[in-house]
Amino acid sequence: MEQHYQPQDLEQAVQAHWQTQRTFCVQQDDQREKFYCLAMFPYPSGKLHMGHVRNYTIADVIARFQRMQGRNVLQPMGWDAFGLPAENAAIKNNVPPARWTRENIAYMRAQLQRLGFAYDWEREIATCEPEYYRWEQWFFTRLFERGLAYKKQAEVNWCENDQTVLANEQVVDGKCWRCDNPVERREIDQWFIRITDYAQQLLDDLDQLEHWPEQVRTMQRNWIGRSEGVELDFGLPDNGALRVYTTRPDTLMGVTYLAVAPQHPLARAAAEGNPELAAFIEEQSHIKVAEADLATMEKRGMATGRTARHPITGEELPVWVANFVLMSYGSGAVMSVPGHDQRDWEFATRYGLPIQQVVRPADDQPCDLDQAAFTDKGILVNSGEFDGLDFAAAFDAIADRLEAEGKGTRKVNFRLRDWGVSRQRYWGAPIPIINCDSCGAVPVPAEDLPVVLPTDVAFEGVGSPIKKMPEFYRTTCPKCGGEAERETDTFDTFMESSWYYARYACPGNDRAMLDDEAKYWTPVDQYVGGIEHAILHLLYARFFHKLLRDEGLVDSDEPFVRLLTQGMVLKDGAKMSKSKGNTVDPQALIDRYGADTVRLFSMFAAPPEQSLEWSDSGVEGANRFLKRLWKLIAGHVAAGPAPELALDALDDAQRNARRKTHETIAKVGDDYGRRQTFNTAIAAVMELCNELGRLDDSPASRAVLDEGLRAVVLMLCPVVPHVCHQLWQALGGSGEVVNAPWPAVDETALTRDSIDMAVQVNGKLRATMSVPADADREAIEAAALAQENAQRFLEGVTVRKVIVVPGKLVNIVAK
RNA sequence: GCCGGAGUGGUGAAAUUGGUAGACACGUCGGAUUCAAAAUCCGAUGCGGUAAAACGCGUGCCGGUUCGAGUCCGGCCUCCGGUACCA
Repeated sequence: MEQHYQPQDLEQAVQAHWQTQRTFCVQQDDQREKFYCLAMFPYPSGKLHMGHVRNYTIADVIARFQRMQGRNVLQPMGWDAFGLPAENAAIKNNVPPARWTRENIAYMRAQLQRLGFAYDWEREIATCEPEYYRWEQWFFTRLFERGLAYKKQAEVNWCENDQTVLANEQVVDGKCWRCDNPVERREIDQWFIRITDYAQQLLDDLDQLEHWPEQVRTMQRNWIGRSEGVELDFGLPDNGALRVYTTRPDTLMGVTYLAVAPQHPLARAAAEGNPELAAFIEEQSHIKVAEADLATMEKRGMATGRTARHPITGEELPVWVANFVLMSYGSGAVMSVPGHDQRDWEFATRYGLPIQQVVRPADDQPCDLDQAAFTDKGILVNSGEFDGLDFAAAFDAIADRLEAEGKGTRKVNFRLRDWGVSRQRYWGAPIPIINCDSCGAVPVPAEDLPVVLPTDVAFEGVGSPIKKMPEFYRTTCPKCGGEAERETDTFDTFMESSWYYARYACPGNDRAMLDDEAKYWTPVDQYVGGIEHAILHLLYARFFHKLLRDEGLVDSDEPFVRLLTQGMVLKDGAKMSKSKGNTVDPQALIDRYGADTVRLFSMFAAPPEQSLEWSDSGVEGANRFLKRLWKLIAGHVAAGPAPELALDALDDAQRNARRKTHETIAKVGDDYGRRQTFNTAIAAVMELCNELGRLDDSPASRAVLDEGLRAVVLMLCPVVPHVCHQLWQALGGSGEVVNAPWPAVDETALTRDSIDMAVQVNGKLRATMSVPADADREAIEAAALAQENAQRFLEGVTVRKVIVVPGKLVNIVAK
């Protein structure tokens, strides 16, 4: 064995060995329990950043640990290869998106391989390959046929100067990021998938996800936003109706005006003879299509001059246009109750609209509607026949009345909106629809799939090249054979990332989207990815899994059994970014210290769910630990084979070291498996190494050390697999460490003769003492009271009670 | 704005079910080794206090529950993630 740790040659040799042995290639095996471990696949942006390294190391540690538990572990890797950055790069560097993406993939694949991740590379997927998106296209045509995909008008950010649609991130301060032109909202035809049909299931099934972080489930629950309320109509003079939804029908008698979105048909109609209103509406069209912008802008409105009739009182109420009412949510109109809704209160106060109290606090506390709205539920007042009712009774009475008169119905509503999947972009999977003048939207027949995205395109400036390519879009209608045009929009890239986890099970199948292998491997047992995906990606993937299930392609309800959401990697307290100039290139670290050091630091510096503060000296420390470990084992091996362990012949120091070994095995197994706190697992192994290093060189100590070092190598193997491969051989371990089972805890080694306990007086630590492990309560209490320093604090006071927490502490309560 | 998190020594963090706050590292200081340095090894290290102890204070801020609160509850502050076309 080499005297010094030399990671570069060692790591590359071990990686070559794994590759030739196909160590991580797996197949269905009904003899063993399967374990599917998956990290969110990367967008091939160019090269790996520290966030990737951390993400993939976490998943790799879990995968390798599960392998040591005897499971048949699948860990695949691939590329989320469609998306906006490829187009931006194409414009900037004049490189076709396909080539840029392909080159990035090649570079990043090599980097992942250099980090030694235990991937089955034979299952690699890139979503920009027709062999992949073909099945997505096919599945979309199935959804179309099942009535789950439909077309409707929806708003986008439009740049008139560039003649293109802008993503929200491309709109900066209301202007196009490229040309500074103010954006406009514009309505265009887009494809939607009916995720709202599955809203209740998506909500209910969150309860099944007991191994997901509670915060993610809460976020999804709030995002779906189920509410129970009433949908009701306010009559319009032309016999039409303004339909609104409210969760507070108990406040119906306090409605003093109505508000509609600037895009509402009523607002547009009113604007026709009203230039001032038309100007106001036009002004509101220059706000970007993002909830955060809408919700933080100044809330403004203007009267339309129209009125609507209250469904119960028949009173004529003014209809206003308000810029905070969303056309895309609900019916684009709301009833306003300024007495009991804070936003309505502010609006009414600003524009001098009447404020009417119809609810009073149930506990008779005063409330002053001149100061703020009273938004709690309470008792009805000024509501005629409904006076005196509480929230629940008023809800029912008013809902009953509206239903009886045909003016409203009880309704469950969701905040969740249908999933818009159309993108007016080039670098995505073409939407497999043909638009025919006589037949309408016709899905591309399965035998004509895939609709291949042309990659030999001139990508000059903004705008999708396929929209200017007749050879792409000119076609014939599959139904009537007449001239027709293809959709030139492409899919939202969340489509590809919503089912890739299942395709890894059967990546080469060219006859079906998914097969029995997918049923074997799904659901994913452990999913690892950034917290930033807590809502959108994870909700779409959950939805898609249910769609796949209902098509008979998978047989579970949920795609990801257990979820780990990792925190970000920071430097100097800020997210690493090129613009801040605080990036750390993992490649430079690998070149300098080797992959194991980088992996070890990433896992040691913080628990996976927290953000990780980058530290160059911390990396140095991780490297130092590996060098020390190498030296410790090299020294042990150089002293010749260790004698057999003779348990009866151990002295106290040897017994303590051996107890530490087995305590550590138990703790580290728990940290890896249940707690997933890899930092504390590593700290525990370091502690064990420190203790083992203090043993003398007697034969009995060498036997204890040998047992301890083997355990150390096995325990560290998931984190630093290359060096452990070599150290295992040096220690004479049987087989390869990658196939070794997790070490067993010897319960008899864990027993203790005595226990250290804390002695408190009135909750303050005053002494510590050692008591026999089998001491009873009375003996512990007596020993605590006898402590000299405890006595000092008991002078002149009376002991009221003594609390004994077995194995931990004694608290003497005295006054 | 709304939804979800986080805040502990000089730094990253630990404290798993309400039970000894600061494990394990980094850094710093002191020592050994060295012609010298690097590397390595040993020791000290929350703040105040003391010759050394004792002791006092201390987990973003204010309050509460409890024998006991970093942990639970109420109210704030700051930062971070998401907010439906960044992925």
